[in-house]
Amino acid sequence: MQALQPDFYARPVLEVARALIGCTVVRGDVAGVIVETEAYHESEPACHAFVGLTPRTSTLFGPPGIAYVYRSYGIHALLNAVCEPEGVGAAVLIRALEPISGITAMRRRRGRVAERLDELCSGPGKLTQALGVTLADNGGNLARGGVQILAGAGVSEVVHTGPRIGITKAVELPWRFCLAGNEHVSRPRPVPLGAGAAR
DNA sequence: CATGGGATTGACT
DNA sequence: GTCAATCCCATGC
Repeated sequence: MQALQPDFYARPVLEVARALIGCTVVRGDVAGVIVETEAYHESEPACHAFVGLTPRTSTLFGPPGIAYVYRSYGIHALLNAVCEPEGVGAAVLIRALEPISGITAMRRRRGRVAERLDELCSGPGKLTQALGVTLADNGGNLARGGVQILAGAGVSEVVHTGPRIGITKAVELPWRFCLAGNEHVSRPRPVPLGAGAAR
């Protein structure tokens, strides 16, 4: 498989968030297929870039195809792919992976030797821990750096959209994308349209 | 320089 | 269901 080049990311962030479903994140000998993403754009207040260019957001405003990694809640590192042309602050948050290789190493890094496979990377903080992604990866090139994203084979399955998770602003935007029915997405699972009508 | 708030997770009631 | 852990950094004095 081929690493995605900067031009892949240099387009509307919502397009990229959808297109990244089914692609593969690789770091060293561990890898997983992306099954859940969220889009963030400088035009809406949930995005870190909303406040403008600061030391923290400089990566977001930089060229596309770069990793934006930041610390969340003082504990977790969260992995994003910077999108849109340089000068526009936008990124796709990688929220969940389906592990495909290096699963033993993932469990070892997670400190949970017997953790269920569908719990191993089912959250943005969990997958960075499993892959060994740290703040040192911030600013790395996703086409040739330590963390890379490879092109997917093309996703034929349904991708659900829904509201983003864990934010307090712009909660109404349906900018979360999940591979339908996949067991490795984070909670809460998106509700398929038309389901749960009866009560 | 002091403060406050998270794009979360896991443990516990 | 509730809640603490923990640190970067934006903001305000």
